[in-house]
Amino acid sequence: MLDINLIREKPDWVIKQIEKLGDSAPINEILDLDAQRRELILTEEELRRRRNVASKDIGRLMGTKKTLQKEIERQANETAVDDNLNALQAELNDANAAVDAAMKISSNVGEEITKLDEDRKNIESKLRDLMLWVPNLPHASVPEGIDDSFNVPYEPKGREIPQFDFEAKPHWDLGPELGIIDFERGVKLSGTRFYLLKGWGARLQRAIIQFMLDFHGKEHGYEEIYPPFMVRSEMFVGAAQLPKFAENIYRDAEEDFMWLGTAEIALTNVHRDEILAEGDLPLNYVAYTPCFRREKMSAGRDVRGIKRGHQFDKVEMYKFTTPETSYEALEELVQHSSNICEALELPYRLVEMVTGDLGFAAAKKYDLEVWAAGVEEWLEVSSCSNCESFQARRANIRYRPNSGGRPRFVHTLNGSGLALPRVMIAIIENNQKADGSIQIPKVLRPYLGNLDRIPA
RNA sequence: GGAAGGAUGGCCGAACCGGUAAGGCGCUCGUUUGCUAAGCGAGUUUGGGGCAUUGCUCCAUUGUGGGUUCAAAUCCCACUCCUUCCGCCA
Repeated sequence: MLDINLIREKPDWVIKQIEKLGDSAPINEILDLDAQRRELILTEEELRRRRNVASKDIGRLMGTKKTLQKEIERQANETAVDDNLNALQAELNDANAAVDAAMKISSNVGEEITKLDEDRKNIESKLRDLMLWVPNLPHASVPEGIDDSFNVPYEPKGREIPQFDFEAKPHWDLGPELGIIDFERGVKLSGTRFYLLKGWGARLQRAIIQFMLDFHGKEHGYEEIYPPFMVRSEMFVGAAQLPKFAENIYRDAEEDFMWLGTAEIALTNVHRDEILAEGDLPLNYVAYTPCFRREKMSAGRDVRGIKRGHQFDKVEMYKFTTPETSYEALEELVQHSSNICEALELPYRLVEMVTGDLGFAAAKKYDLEVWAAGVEEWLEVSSCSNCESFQARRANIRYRPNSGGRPRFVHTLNGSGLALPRVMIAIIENNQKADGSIQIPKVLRPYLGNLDRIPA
C-alpha cells in the first residue's frame, strides 16, 4: 500500500509514476474519499468531545445526588432543621434537572455520532479497497519500458554455455528415459501440469533444496524458517497477493486457509503487527516451501515439461531492513542468488526489470535466468525485489529507530534462491552425456551419497 | 469434536453488581547527595485529526467485531487466540 500522505501531497507525480508501470489507479477518487473522511472526522470528533464533557458532568452530578439523598434521609429521621431540609431538597431537584438535561444532550449528540460513524466507516472501507489495488511505485533507478521486451539482460556469467557433439535432448525426453520424471502418472493423479519425480530425480531435487538451505545459512547468514504452507487470507493481503491475484490462489473450501504460492507470503507476515528494534535489523530468513499456483493467468503457456506446474518447490530468501539500507540489501540478495548458480555450475544472467515489468509490489526488481541446453532457452529461476514499505504498510511491520521517536515501516525484500524445477531442468539438460547419463555438479554429490552421475 | 478458565501499556498486575484505566518493575529526562549506587520529581502504548512548525490540542485505543445504555475494561452476543481436562490421532 502507498502512503496516503504521498498521494495527498503529490497526486500528479504519483499518477505519472503509475503510468510508467503501464498501469492506472483511481487517484482522484482516492483523494476525494480522503478529503471526505477527514471532514467527517473533524465534525465527529468535536461531537465526541462534547459528549465526553456531558458524560463527565453526569458522573459528577450522580455523585452529588447520592450524597444529597443520603443527607436528606439522615435529616428526615431527625426533627427540626426544616429549613435546611428544604434547601437540600431544592438542591437535589436542581441536580436531577441538570442530569436530565445533560443526558438529553448526550443522547442527541450520540445519535449524530452513530450516523457519522457509519458514514465514516463506509468511506474508510471504500478508501482501503481502492488503496489495496494501487501498485507500488518504481524506484528512480528503474529503466523505463512498457513491457518485458525492454528488460535489460546483463552479460551471462558462470559456466560457459555448453556445446555438444551430439543432439542435446530436452528434459521431457531425458527425464522419462532415465526414469527420474514420470509425466503420465503425475497426470493420472492430478491432471495436467503435474508430474512425479522418481528415484534419482526425487533425490536430486531434495539434494538441491538441502544444498541451497545450507549454503544460504552457512555462507550468507540467513536463518532458516519452516513456515506453515497454508495461511489465512489476511496474510495474502499483507504480502500484496490479494485482492489482485485472487484467481491464482488455491484455497480451502471450509476454512480461511490459502495455500502459499510462494514462501514470501508466509515470511512477509512473520513479523506482522510487530514493532522491531532497529538493532534487530536486518533480519534475513530463508525458507524452503512447496508453492501452489493455479496458473490461470498463464493458461496454455509452457504446458510441456516441468517448467510451469501447479505445484513446485522453491527456496526463498527474505529480508527486513531499514529504509536507508534496502537497496544495498537488494544487491546482496542478487549476489546470494547468483552464488547458488555459480556453485551449481550453471550459465546464468541477470536481467534488470523495466518499469512495465515490475509487477504489483516491487519498487525495483532483478530476475536471474539460467541457460537450459535442451529446451535452448533462458529460464527464470529467481526474482529479487525490493518492495520498500509497500508490504510493510499492509502487514503493519514497523521498527523503532535507535534515536527513539515514532515507529517507522521497515522495507521488505524477497528473492528466490532458487526455484527448483527450472534448476532441475538446467542441471539435467546441461550436464547430459552422449550415453544419456547426467553428470552431478560437485557441490551436490555429498547430498547424493557421492554419486557423480545419474546412470543411463 | 466436548467442557472449563482466561486475554488490560515494554513486562507484572488492580479495577469487573456501569460514571471514563490503581500500583509496581523497566526505560527516558531533570534534580540532589561525602563513596560501585540510591533518593526525589516529571515523563513513558499505538493510531488518527486539527493548528502550528518542531511543540500544543483533540479523538480513538482494556484480544477482534457487534449490541444494550445518556455513559461499557465492566453487562449481552458472535468470533479469534491462549491454558487445562476429555475424546481422536502421525
